[in-house]
Amino acid sequence: MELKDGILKIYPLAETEINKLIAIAEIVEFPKQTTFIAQNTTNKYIYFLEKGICRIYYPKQDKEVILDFCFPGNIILPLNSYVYGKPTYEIVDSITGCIVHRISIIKLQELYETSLPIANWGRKLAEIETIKIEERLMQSLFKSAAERYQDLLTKEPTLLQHIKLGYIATYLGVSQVTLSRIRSEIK
Amino acid sequence: MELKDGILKIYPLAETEINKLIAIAEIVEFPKQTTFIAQNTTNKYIYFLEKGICRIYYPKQDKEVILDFCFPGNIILPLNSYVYGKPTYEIVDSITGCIVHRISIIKLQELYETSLPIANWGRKLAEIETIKIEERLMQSLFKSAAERYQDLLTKEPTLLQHIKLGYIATYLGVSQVTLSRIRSEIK
DNA sequence: TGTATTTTTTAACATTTGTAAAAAAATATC
DNA sequence: GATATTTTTTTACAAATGTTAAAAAATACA
Repeated sequence: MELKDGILKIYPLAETEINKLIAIAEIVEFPKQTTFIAQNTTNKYIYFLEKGICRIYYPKQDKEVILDFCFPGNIILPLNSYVYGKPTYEIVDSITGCIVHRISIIKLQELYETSLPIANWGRKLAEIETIKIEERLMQSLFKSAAERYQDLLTKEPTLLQHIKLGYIATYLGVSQVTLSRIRSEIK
Repeated sequence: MELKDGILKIYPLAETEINKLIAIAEIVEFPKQTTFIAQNTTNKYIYFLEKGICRIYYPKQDKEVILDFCFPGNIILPLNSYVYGKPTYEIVDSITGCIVHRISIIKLQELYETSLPIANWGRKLAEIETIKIEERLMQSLFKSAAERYQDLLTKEPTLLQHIKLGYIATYLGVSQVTLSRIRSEIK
């Protein structure tokens, strides 16, 4: 998905406003397994994923817990940096090669202070993000790992071609052995 | 906490802008155990809690799972109604008697479309809500029920005086028996 | 104060999930 | 294509949590 369509998916904007946003974005490519949001660093950018798959994760003891996978069309917000200008907890890296557009947080905030439509775009961006995270929370509270596994595959049928099961297990919040058991029961 | 302070806690606003928000709010009182956000209804208001304790929950089979407790100074957003004008999943009711200020969503959105500071206030409101829900998600992914129980008590020491343990167990995502075991180990 | 009701804890047992290690399968590399 | 490496599944066992039911404690209320 192209940047312009990604912007319009959030909130309708006139051409002149879209161009203000595009003007503060720059395109970047990452090879696979590149960390582009590091832990405990204050990030200067938010990212629009045009192509590829990324994972957002967090180290837990000697393991990694995956918070989310990102697919083309998603916007990746290093939340604590974006909202409070502070270091982020989460790490983001590319699973496959990726094409992203990075948007300067500082320049974006200048637009928020000067443009009413863009301030409302930013409001919608945050609101949609809230709904997404709430859905993620609801899933983990109300659905079993088996259901969530099936939901994930329905939503992203190509997932298994790119992501190893160990990753998916941490995303589902179970051990890899349990995920294996789930898979063997489904077949 | 008073409405004005609650508004300013989100994002700094000039007196004239604050007054626009206060003008679309009305004060309401609920006795304890009153449902004021019902499931599968499209809500017209968001709520600022001045006094009392509420719970946000969701029915699961024959049980209830509590998503969150609300304390004075919190803003309660029926998310799906607020963002998409659709029915909400969650139910909100008062645990104690409550004094709330309800703000019309439609009138608020009119202000978003006309006032730049208020649009940015609304942006911050959503951003802060996102951070809150993310923290809740992180807690449930990374901390044990025992740790979360202790965290909750540290944050809200008076909780046990108002909320029965069965409620707290569903909030922590464990059975009441497990919570009893946790409590007996702490002592 | 005494009784009824609600809430919390305890007990016994079944089920689920995790851990560690080995086997099997799939993938990568030369 | 053969070998090495990585990933996935399987097994056996231990630990944690859930369920049901009963006992104990706390609270409400007449």
